[in-house]
Amino acid sequence: MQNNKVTIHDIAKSLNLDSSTVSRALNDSPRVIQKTKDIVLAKATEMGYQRNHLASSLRKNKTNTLGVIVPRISRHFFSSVISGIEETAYEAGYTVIICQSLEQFNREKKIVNTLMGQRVDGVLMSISMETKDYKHLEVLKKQGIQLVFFDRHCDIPNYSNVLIDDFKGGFEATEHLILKGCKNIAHFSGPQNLEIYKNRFNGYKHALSKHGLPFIEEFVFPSKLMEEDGRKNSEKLLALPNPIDGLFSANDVAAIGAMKYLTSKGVKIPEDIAIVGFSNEPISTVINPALTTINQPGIEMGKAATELLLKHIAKENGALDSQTIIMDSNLIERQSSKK
Amino acid sequence: MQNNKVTIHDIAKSLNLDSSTVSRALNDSPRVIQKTKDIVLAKATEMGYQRNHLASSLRKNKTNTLGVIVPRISRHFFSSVISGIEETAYEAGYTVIICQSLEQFNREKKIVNTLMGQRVDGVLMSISMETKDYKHLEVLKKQGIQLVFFDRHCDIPNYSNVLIDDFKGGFEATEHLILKGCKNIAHFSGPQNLEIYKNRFNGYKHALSKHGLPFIEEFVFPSKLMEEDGRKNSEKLLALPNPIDGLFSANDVAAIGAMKYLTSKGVKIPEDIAIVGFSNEPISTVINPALTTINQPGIEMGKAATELLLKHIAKENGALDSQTIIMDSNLIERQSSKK
DNA sequence: CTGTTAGCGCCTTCAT
DNA sequence: ATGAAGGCGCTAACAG
Repeated sequence: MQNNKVTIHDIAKSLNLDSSTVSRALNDSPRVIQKTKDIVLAKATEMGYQRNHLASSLRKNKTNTLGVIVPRISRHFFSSVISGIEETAYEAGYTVIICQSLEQFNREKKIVNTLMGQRVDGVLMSISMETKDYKHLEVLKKQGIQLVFFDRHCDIPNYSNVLIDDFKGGFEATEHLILKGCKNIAHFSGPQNLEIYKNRFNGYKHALSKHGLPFIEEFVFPSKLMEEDGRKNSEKLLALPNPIDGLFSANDVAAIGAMKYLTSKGVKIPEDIAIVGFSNEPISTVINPALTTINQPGIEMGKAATELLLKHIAKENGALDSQTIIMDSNLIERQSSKK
Repeated sequence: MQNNKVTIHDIAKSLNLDSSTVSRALNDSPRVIQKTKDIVLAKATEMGYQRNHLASSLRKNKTNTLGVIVPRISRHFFSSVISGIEETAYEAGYTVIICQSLEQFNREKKIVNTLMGQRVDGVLMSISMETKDYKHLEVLKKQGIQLVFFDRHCDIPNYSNVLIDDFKGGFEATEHLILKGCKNIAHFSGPQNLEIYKNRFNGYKHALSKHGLPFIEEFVFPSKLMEEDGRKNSEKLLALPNPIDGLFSANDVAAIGAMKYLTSKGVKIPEDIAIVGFSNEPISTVINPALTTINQPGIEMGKAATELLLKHIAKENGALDSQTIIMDSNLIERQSSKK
């Protein structure tokens, strides 16, 4: 293996130029005549030159690299967001490093350190469920690395957030069920230390009260984003004295577990129990059109968050104020209930 | 924003040491006494030092970074593979840069260039469907960057591959249907320029012949990994003179389209038509237990491919022979057909 | 055991 | 319009 490392010096030598001229030519600087640029470019291609980003970044103190931290890449919502991030970043000449926290605080801390070591220019993150301490994030800011949160709200001051309107989503999900004629609507909630699940829950309560339905504590089942929760909760749900006719699940995984269990018990969806779930996995809805979903615009969120981050990076010294962008979710009903 | 860039020189100065000693201490070199190491480490932490990987990589001519190229990150199979890659890479002290080709040859070329610019130590890739020309990959080798293919076979000589035994999978899928009593088994095939789909198709044919069933050309429907294909093919399938009672789909997306269409036409699955599909999306099988799947071990594949790549990197000059690792898929039946 | 020196490849003043 | 020189932060010879 012959390490074919062509440098600007090699090009310079073979053209009887100085490396600085070559550098300028390759960077399309106005301080080099067009003819020279052409010659340099041709030679560079001929020799198979590849700019060494390490050296360039080191010198410029700018890597044109963004770090992305998500809980799990395999969750469809997050991979959609990443697609959006990548696209916007790519267009702006940035490379993206993707990391998974696996919802573990310790991994998150380590990742932040790694990204700092890599000297990323900015970080986009969806904070892990375990994270309650934010010291590791303050270090980032100290190092001058911009940080934007997406999907999961983080209320440390002076950071930008790009979020989905979960209250509205929860409200619309519940109202949809009410308008379909449901009277006893259960709720599978998510971890209440996360804003998004709190907000969905509040949307649920608000819809009930707006339509004059009572809020019944027993209709609320906590869930930890596991299918198992969906099954167990459904079991309890069927055992309730009042028969449930509607269900709003704040997370799709529990909704899937619920559908599986309920169907196996002969419950017809949506005839007997109509279900609306926040959805990250479009596949689930493709396969089972009976599940109405609150759809989350992952790609758009990724783009919005990246644009915002890039603005922060550009104004690094101009101190761009932190801001919060709220994106709309939308309810998708594929198969209408007969109610 | 105060750029808190602490360097080894800063540490050295504040301790009246030389930067090289600090460097050695931070790298836990045996050439520094333990006491000095302790002092340096303490000071580094105190000052909030973060090693600059750019400088280190530039100097060592090694980035400890791997590039990964997949067609789409949102396909569950690929995100599983990536999880496996990340885990193994992480343990070995490597960072991973993930890129999506979106099945586009031009994007793939660009990505390869970007990764070369980033001076990754190695690349793991699943080649795009469009790619038929491999010049961009030969450049990698010329630069001394190791390359390992996974999932999608690439038959340029001297590269390692980590693959799934698609012939076996296709065979087992078809044999499963035969043993269930199916006599007229259709096949939704994938793009035949990709080895994996050719092999699945061959497995299908081999199972038929082994069990004395005729191979019927009309039972084979080409598909391009789109749901739409699954629907259209199903329509044609129902119009066949011989009634089909089994279907082996080489890709899950078409299988999903098929299930959707067939169910909407009142066809019972698996009673009327039993279906087995190669599956990348576990969710689909969770929701619809009627679909028997050939499951692909994504995480394991990612780990295996990464281990192999790291071996190649370690022996860069020792010239490790290229090799092919074949991983087993496994058939998962969740709901038994009544046949 | 620690210090000195040099240079990885690039960019950027400053000079010509 | 180009050249010369220095340095980004780190490591690896080679001293001592």
